[in-house]
Amino acid sequence: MSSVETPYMETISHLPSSMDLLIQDSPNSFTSPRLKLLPASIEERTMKKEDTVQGKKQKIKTVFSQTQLYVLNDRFQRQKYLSLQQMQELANILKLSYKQFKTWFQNQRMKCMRWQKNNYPKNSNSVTQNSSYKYTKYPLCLKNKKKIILCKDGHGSPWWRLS
DNA sequence: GTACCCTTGGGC
DNA sequence: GCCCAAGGGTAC
Repeated sequence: MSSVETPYMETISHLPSSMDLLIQDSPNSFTSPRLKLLPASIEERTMKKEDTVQGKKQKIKTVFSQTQLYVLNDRFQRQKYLSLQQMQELANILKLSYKQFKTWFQNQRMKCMRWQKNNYPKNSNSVTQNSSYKYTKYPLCLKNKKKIILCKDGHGSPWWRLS
């Protein structure tokens, strides 16, 4: 596999109408919806191994379905950070646990940051941060940890403050 | 609590 | 061997 691969392998030209309802909000500066397609045989498969192996706790590796990945990817393209409520709602819709949903977004952010670092090694600041303002509703990937504080305005809408 | 970051280990 | 979900540490 190439080291300069994009975070997403293949492009979907349009969205199924059933998905539109899930991803209609939060316009963003990122590109069109994309999806890493899985083989059909993997559809709707979630592997679980609860047992321990020789006293060691065995990890459970979830394999997300095509549908789940489609919605997750599309949502991530539009919005890198979701509020607690948004995560819980989408997790419910996708039949995922909140923890799985949150972990996927975290891993995706890391993937995005690594990709940006590889592709914009010199000008990463210009991509990840705009020093002219400190508040943004849709923060892009940031270089430094602990930069984002989730807040709410008077109407209960989530937004993010950069520390 | 969630964030970032690195590591671990399973699936392909 | 690569990808990536999940575990775990640390910071706030």
